Amino acid sequence: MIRLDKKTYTCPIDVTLSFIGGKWKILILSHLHRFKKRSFSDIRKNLPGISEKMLSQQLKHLERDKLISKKIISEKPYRVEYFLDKNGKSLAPMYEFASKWGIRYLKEHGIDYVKDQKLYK
Amino acid sequence: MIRLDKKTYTCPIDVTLSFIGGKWKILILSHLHRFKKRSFSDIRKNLPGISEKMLSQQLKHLERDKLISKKIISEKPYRVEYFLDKNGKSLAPMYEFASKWGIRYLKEHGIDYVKDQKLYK
DNA sequence: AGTCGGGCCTACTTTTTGGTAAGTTATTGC
DNA sequence: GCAATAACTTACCAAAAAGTAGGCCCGACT
Repeated sequence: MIRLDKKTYTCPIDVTLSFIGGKWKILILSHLHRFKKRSFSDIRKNLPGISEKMLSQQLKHLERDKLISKKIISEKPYRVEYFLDKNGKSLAPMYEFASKWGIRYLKEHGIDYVKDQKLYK
Repeated sequence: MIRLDKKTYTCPIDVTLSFIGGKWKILILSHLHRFKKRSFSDIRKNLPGISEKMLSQQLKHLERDKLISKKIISEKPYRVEYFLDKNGKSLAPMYEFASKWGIRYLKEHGIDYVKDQKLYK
C-alpha cells in the first residue's frame, strides 16, 4: 500500500489511474493531444454523449491535477482554450496506444474506423 | 459514434476502455503480466483491498473478454491458475507505461516505490 | 472434531459516477 | 427584441460500480 496525500493506492498503476480513470478523462486528453487547442464546445462536439456538466467537471479535475491548462482568451464574452500541459503530454503514449489497440480491435471485428471516420466528419 | 455488439462507443479509446476500465482490471492484468501464472488467492494477496467478490467478478469478465485464461489444475480440491492470454499480452505496453508513469509521479512526490517495495515483501 | 486455506457464489447496501434539465451572463446576428 | 452560441453552474435523480457479509464444498493439519 502506498500512502500519498491522505489517499491509499495499491500500486503505481493505481496512482496513474487516479488521474485518468473514469469514463471521460482519457477521451478528453487524447482529443486535446490530437487538436492541441480546443474550446469548451469544440471538445463537446467531438465527444458525442458527454453532457456539459460532465465536461466541465472533468476539465476541472484535469486542471486541478495539472494535466491540462486553460487560457482565457476573452473575459467579457467569456472565451477559453484548453490544452495539454506538460503532465498531460507525458501521458501521450497512453492515448496513442489505447487508440491503436481500439482501432485494431475494431478492424478484427469488421469495422474500419480510419476509413469510416472520413464519412462522419 | 461506433456501434459494435449492441453497444456504442465514442471512439476507439472508448472501445479499449470497455475492456480494461474500472478500478481493478488493469491491476489484475499487470499482476499476471508480471507473474505469468497465479492462483486466485495469490492475486488476492497482491491486490490489497480487493474483495473476493470483486476479484472473481473481474476475473470472469477478463476471461469472457479473452484477455486472460485459466487452467484447472485439479478438480477435486479445486485449484486453478490464471494467466494472460494473447489479447491480454497485447496490452502489455499499457500496464508497463502506467506503472512507470506512476513510479515517476511518486518519485517526484518523495516516494521511492522501487526501493520501498523491498521493505514490504 | 474443529479450524484453516483455497476457490468460489449470492444477497444486500453503500458509494461513486454519470445523466437531465434548468438557469446564468454575455455577444452576435436577424 | 428575439434567438442562437459560448461557457458555465446548480439541483436533483438514476444507474453502475464497488463493498459487506455470509454461505458452500473440499481437503489437509492438529
